Amino acid sequence: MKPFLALLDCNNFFVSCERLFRPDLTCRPVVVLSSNDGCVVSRSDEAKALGIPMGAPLFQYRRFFREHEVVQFSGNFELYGDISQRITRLLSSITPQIEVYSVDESFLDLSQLNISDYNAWGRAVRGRLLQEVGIPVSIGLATTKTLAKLGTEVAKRDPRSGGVLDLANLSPPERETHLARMPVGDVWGVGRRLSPQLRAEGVYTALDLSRMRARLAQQLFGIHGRQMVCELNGIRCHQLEPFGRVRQSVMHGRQFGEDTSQFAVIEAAVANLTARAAARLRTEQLLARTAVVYLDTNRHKPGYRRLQCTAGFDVPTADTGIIASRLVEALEAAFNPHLGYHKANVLLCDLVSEQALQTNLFGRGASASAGRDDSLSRLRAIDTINGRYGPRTVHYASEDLSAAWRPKRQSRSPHYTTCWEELPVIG
DNA sequence: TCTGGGGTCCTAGGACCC
DNA sequence: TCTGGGGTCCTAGGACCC
Repeated sequence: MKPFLALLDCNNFFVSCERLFRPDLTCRPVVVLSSNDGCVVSRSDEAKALGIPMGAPLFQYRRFFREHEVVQFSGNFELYGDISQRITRLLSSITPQIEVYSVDESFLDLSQLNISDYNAWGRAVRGRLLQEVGIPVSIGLATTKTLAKLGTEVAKRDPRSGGVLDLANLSPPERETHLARMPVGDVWGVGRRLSPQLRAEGVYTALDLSRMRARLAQQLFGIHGRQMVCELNGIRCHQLEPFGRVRQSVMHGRQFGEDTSQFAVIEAAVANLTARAAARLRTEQLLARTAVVYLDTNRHKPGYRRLQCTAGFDVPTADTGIIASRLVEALEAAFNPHLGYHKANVLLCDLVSEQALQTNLFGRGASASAGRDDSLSRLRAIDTINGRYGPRTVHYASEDLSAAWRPKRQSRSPHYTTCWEELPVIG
């Protein structure tokens, strides 16, 4: 049978990006930390072999890292995003039928390509990515997304695969062997809650799950359960989405460098988070009808609280000033100065495209729409300046009320590819 | 002292209507 | 006055993904 699609997954992506500019770190244990240097989000094979789990909190592992000479990096997400785009460009030259699923994974539709040997094709793509971008990948080929994910996992774990596995080209017993070796918790769509529930039903492996009756799976685990069983049996439930999904929301959030009860600090954080989220809306030519700000205390401490304020806009907007002032105003009314706040999130949702907003009960009048255009062109000018001269070249004064909320990034690598001042120097 | 950030989708429950 | 069923919409919370 022909595989309809391929999943291409970068190995230890963030670590691989750091190693691009630090070849001396090959074969050494390396980890990349989340923002605020909180916990481990990417591990080299050597770090995995030391038993460092995903999500390991830095404060618990500091000594361990020192003792085992683990090299740590603060997340340099600008760098990873840039490398990700290079990979997407290369893949798009192979086929335009590509779904960028995440920063380090893409699905490719193979049905329009003329391929005689799928394994050889996979190895060639893998070789090109290694040669032209420098990132090692694993490739799974199959008839459904869930099986392609499974193939990628096997390809990653089994060195004999050469980083490529075509499940569609295997005999049924061979395929079942791979499914039988995959713990059910590793199946795409089975998380930490579903996994014990499945085991309680006697379902321990991907093979067990594939043999479950679809109706029973739906009764027990909802529509997702049914889809997983079908996909494991080669019945496609999740189509490839080459144009990406229509965005539903934009969220921007940060843990503070230290907990705070001061409103000015929080106001600065909200202004900054709103500026980033609204700028993202503008680059995608979207406007928001609703904005929400969440203010959380530390959820790892007793008495965890969440404050939530919503602002609605009769005229959808991507104007940082309008959104931020409404959110700050709402927050001020609900603010409790006796709590220590740990984190803020700004969510922009109920999105509409700029073009779709041709007529509106409130925006139709000449003055109102002229006002909107003015505001948009002013903000676009700011975006252009910041794009050319660096982020925050022009920004709102309220963002500067305090810098106390800014996260820590003590071990960040340079912005090698996105900032002139930080280009790597050879010599 | 210190445990990420950014998303999507589904479901349950309440309000409301016919 | 009391009764039931069904539908929709909204929201909050949970589960999953990377």
